[in-house]
Amino acid sequence: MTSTKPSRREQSHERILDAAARAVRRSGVAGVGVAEVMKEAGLTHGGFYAHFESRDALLTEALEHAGGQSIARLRERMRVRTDAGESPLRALVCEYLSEPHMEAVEFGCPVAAIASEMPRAPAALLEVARSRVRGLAALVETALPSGLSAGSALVIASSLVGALQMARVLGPEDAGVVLKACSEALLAQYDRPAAAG
Amino acid sequence: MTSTKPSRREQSHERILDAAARAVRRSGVAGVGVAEVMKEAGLTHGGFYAHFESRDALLTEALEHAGGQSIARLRERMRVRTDAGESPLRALVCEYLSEPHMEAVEFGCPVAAIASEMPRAPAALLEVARSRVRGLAALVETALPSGLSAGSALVIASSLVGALQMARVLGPEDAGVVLKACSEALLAQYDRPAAAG
DNA sequence: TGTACATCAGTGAACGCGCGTTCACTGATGTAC
DNA sequence: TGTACATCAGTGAACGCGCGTTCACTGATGTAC
Repeated sequence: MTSTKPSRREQSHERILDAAARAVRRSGVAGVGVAEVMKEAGLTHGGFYAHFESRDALLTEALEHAGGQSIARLRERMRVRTDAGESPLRALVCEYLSEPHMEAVEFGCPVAAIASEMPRAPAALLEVARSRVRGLAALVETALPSGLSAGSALVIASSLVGALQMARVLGPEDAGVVLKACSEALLAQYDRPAAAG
Repeated sequence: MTSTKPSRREQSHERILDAAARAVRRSGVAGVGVAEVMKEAGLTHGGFYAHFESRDALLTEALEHAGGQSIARLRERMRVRTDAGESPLRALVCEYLSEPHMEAVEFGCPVAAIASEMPRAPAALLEVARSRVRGLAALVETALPSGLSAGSALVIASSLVGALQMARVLGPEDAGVVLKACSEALLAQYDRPAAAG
């Protein structure tokens, strides 16, 4: 066993990272403040540099963390749907373009949350951003009907991201329509006529 | 004739707005600085408040301005292509998802440039953001083959935005592939078998 | 056309605030005996 | 098990910088005669 009980320090580190992963999705890269993150982690800002080298270093780790969380969350929820008979792709699309995902910015896909800021990010953060995009595409690939190429995965991923962003911009009144229309369009093109439903 | 020669003041105002419209696409909402914009307009920062009530007011006007510029630019370039025999939709998709558009962030579509920041913007800016999204969808609608509903316009718009963002994140090496794959997918689904080409 | 004056756009110094970062100190954890 | 001490995580005051905003002043534009 390598996993013993986490030390006080490790627990704090984790709480800071968690808070930052939420903050970066809620407020964007530029909107993350060290003091605010520390407060949300139940600490004071002074202790921050015992845990991270800089704000930038935090952001880099936080984006990685957010990506992992988000993909795990999506996988779980897809599982519930596939267990109920949906195709993997339908499960993914419906989950990604759901109102709960749209509303839960803090726990949702970080690519959708900060995509347009990514190209402006410092090198290290940009590198993580790219890996998160590839991670999302990889998840889509696992849900692809056989016969579809990996290229389609990126196409679908970018449509998902764009659609979620548009829904969020247009706001509550119009979001539902957008999410529905985009889901249907994607499924019509990529989901093979399902056996069930 | 209501249009006489613009006054010195009006010329400055226009230069500031132009600089801001470029800055907001290059640097994002949070990245626009009053001093930098004024410098780019060939002025010093002190004079700013004779032209705009606040930084926020500038951003709001700048986004509107950027949207108008971008749509005008797209229309022009689409015209070149349709004159050469391409279908309107193909012209739009190929232009929007072109490498020149991807590279020219400062003059490109502001929706793609700041989409993920939009939901966090102050009310007035968010309202303009929404109208820019609708403006893009309206442009798509004008390019839609007959028989396709207005709903498809929003779906296509969101795919365009998502694809351009993904290409920009992934960077020069992978961008070409992404743009090409996304264009083809969109045209395969929405462009009716063209008479020409 | 030329001079005197009023108006107005733009300048640059200064202010205040927020935020990333540093650091001397405190209080808690855990080890030695 | 209990006490004495060393280590270490966290505190909070302070620093410096960048940036939005203000304002007294300057120099240019344009009107009156």
